[in-house]
Amino acid sequence: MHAYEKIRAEMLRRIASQDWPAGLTLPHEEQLAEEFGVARGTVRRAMADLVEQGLIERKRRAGTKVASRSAHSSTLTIPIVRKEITASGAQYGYKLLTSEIGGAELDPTGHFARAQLLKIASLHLADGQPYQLEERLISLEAVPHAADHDFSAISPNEWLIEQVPYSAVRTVLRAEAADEVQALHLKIARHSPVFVIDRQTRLDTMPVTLVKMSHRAASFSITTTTNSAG
Amino acid sequence: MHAYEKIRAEMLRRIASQDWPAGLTLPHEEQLAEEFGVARGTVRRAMADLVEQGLIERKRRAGTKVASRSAHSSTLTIPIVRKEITASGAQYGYKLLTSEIGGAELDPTGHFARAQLLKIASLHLADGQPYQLEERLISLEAVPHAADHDFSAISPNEWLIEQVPYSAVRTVLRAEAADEVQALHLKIARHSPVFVIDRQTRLDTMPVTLVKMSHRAASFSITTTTNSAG
DNA sequence: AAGTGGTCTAGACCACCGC
DNA sequence: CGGTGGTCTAGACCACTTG
Repeated sequence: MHAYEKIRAEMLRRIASQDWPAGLTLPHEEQLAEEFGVARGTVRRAMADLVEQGLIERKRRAGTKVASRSAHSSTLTIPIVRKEITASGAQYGYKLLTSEIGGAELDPTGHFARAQLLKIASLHLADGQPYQLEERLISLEAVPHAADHDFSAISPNEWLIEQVPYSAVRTVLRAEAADEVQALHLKIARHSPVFVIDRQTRLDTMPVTLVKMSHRAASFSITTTTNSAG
Repeated sequence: MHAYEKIRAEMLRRIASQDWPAGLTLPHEEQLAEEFGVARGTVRRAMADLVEQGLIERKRRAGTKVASRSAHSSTLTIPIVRKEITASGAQYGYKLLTSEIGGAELDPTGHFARAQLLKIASLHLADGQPYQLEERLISLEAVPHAADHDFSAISPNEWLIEQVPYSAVRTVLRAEAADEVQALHLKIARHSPVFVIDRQTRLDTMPVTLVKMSHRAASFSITTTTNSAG
């Protein structure tokens, strides 16, 4: 175990035991470095992890304070749908539903500013059963060669993730009552619960793609785990 | 803009432009340090961010490779429900529904091993309207003084988060059709979609609490953002 | 204005692991 | 075994921000 890990563990212990209660201002880096018998950089390395976990807050001049916990923060990982399905042991299937090219009228959200758009609907299947309905808009400004690509064999999900780097993603999760399109393709009754992931991807300031992924409710869950520092 | 930020941006550019395609082994730290005219530590600082974003993968002896992107990874933050409501400008309200003490029979999941349990149901309101139904089990082994606490004024959500440090959290998100309890308290029709967050919290290996938070579908969303390096 | 955290350096040594 | 990334040091200087 490295020095910074020991220091991090000890600081974690003090916070957990309320030895360092929420709101307390900690000793300076130099004081802690002296206490633990290490260089200042090693203390900084330990504290960096605690900052990332949201356990402490640091500000120049004001010092380092134990954060009052006001939220759980976790890492949420959404894998490529094909890998998600095969990882569960099921057979992966894919079907292109519709594909059309048009202008801003395809984009009800106004996320894209008057760009040429490619609109694709497709279905991902697990063991032949509908698993995820993918409704996607792709900016042909950001990804010009998408117009020439044949999405009947490879899903846009997979193709885009390999082709286009993104710099910022906005993800919204919600529960919805199935509309007609969702009910039809997911083979569920109208108004059944569906789990929806909306994602907007940008490259710098340019919108790249906007996707709505609908899952049959019972079949979908996301698991997150905080990275424990202990 | 600091040196490490410039370097990170330049490396990001090379990856984005496929100048450094996925799978490529990058030059060593020392070579990059020389190229950019900085110390090795500064290059490391830049690369740390890229590792965290999942854009590169590093292994001793094997070197640094551009990662082939296979998943989106985001930070998911679930705030205290009261803060979530007041942040939206609505008036926060809270109501204790039921509270009882019992044994393992209260725990259908088997998460708690034969501990004394406190079972609490409560409701969080936004502008007087039901917002979240909170159904919670608390281990009295982990939090003995919870039995003596009056939860009619302060929600267990808020009280626990201040009282008990946790070390690991498991979160599952899903869409459900409302059952009778959910329909009654959230004032929605049975089988309407509800957005459910299940959370299990442990302190080291000891289970602390298990909570099911149900939201009216239309009213709930979680937003995640990747920390952009650009 | 001063004290805090943040960046950066130049160097040493360590530890993992693929060749 | 050797080369890579990982840790650590002792120091300098910078920049933010609050008292």
